[in-house]
Amino acid sequence: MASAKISSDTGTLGKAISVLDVIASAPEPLRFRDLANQIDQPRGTLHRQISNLIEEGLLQVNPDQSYSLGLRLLKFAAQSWSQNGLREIAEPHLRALHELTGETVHLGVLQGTEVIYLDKVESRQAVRMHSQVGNSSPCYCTGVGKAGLSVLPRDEAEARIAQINFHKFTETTLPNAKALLRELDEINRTGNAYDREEHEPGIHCVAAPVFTADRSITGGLSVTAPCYRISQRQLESWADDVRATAQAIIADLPVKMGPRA
Amino acid sequence: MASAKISSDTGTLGKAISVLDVIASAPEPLRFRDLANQIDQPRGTLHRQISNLIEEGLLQVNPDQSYSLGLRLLKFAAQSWSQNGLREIAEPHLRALHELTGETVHLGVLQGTEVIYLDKVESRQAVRMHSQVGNSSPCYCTGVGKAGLSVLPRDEAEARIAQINFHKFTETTLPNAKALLRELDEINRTGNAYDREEHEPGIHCVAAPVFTADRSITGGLSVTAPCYRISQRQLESWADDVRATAQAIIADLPVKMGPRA
DNA sequence: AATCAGGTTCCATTATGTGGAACAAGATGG
DNA sequence: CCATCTTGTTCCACATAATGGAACCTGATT
Repeated sequence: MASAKISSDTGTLGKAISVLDVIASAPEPLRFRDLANQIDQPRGTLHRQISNLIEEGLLQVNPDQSYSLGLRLLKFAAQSWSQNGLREIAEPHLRALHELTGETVHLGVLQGTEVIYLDKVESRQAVRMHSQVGNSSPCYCTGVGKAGLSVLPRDEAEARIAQINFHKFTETTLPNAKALLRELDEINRTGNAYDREEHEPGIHCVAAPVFTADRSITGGLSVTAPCYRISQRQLESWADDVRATAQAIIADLPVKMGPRA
Repeated sequence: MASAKISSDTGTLGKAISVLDVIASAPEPLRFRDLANQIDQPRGTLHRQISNLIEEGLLQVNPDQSYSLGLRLLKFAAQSWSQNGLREIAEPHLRALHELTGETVHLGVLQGTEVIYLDKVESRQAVRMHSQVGNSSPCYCTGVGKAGLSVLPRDEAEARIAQINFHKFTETTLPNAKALLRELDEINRTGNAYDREEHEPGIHCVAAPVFTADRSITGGLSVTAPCYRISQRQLESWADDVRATAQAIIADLPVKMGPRA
């Protein structure tokens, strides 16, 4: 992965954001030099971009001259989250589903080819809840992702799938567009999507699509569990409940659904 | 509040972000027209800025043509949060302080003239934890804010205070820079900051500063409680514990502290 | 002391964003 | 039912703002 894709037609803004993106996806703090390597821009230019981002509070310099995302992003995100109507409406339903199954329940939406998790309900209080909210995963190897894809118009789904770079996380990860499309058909028939250890070994889930009437928001919810505790059969037994919960959420959405309630 | 302050010297980026800011701080969804009113820009220009923001996933259009913050911000924020070293280091200490007092414990840092909350530990599990993280409050009427200000170099503190627009939230809200500076002196002497119902009636707190050696990060932690349950005297009895916790966190910070551990 | 890599500043050039005006599409109302 | 207003979108000549090369710091390293 040499250099970050620079969104071609959003000009200056796109370049700035792609700097953020590089920093966000780096596993460890990046210094100026590291950035310069990953982003194909002259040193001077990059330096100014960074300065601007810092001035705006979107980026922070650490004493050791490495960079991290700025706290202003946290502030924005808190607002984005609390204003999100889907999350708000879904919450009681997620709780109910968790009560029923005793396993972790996720709510996520498609953003391009990624799933972004909006909420999570799990038993073990020890695990910090917010740790997961806002995280993202590829759409082709998660239940929520495949559920979200399945309710897109076929051409839209294909367009997105064309952008996917299929990485084989596990033995069972779907290897290509063809396999994925086949599964989307299956999901459309049954109304349920499964992740059979396709993203992480030992973890599987059953999901169902959640979407607005106009498909401007598509995603899904899932019940996730470790294989050692919950069998495939047991998982399948929740399929109807998951679907019912998804339907209940959809029914609660205002006709003209917006991210704010 | 007619129009949003546009950061003058970050050019295009600044303008784009100020659009986000307007949307973020609006209590209800804004339509194109509302934005055009609040942002002093020609319609055409604004329209393109919005389009770019949408394309970058920083903004979303709702079916009813109102706008909300995009989910990509959530993703960025999740990373920003999980990479934040201060939060990570502070967490066990916050828990311990919560165990001791039984009341809500906050950790926040100064960002300009605002406090941004990084973490929160509270008893009532019913309240969603992440609801508060990332929220912000003015620095002049919160314990954490005043604590953070108190450890800034005097001239820096004064510079920031000069930017404050003192709004009288309650009877006891500090009315002006002079009063605030006087209190900062007091905090420097005692090592503890108080919010005596200065932000919300019926809520008070005791706080202590947390900061890096070079003061590049300053903030504080606080124990917050409703007045009806916890007396001023009781609050004061925790002052030493709060200070000790703050010291413990500072001691745990790497010498070259960066937001990442 | 000399060299080098990392980081920052400057400024002429040019690409990019700007904003006025024209256009489209609903509302409103006379 | 047509006229008019209000809201939202597109276009393009122009000016501003981003660009990137080069010069310049600074502190390691030899």
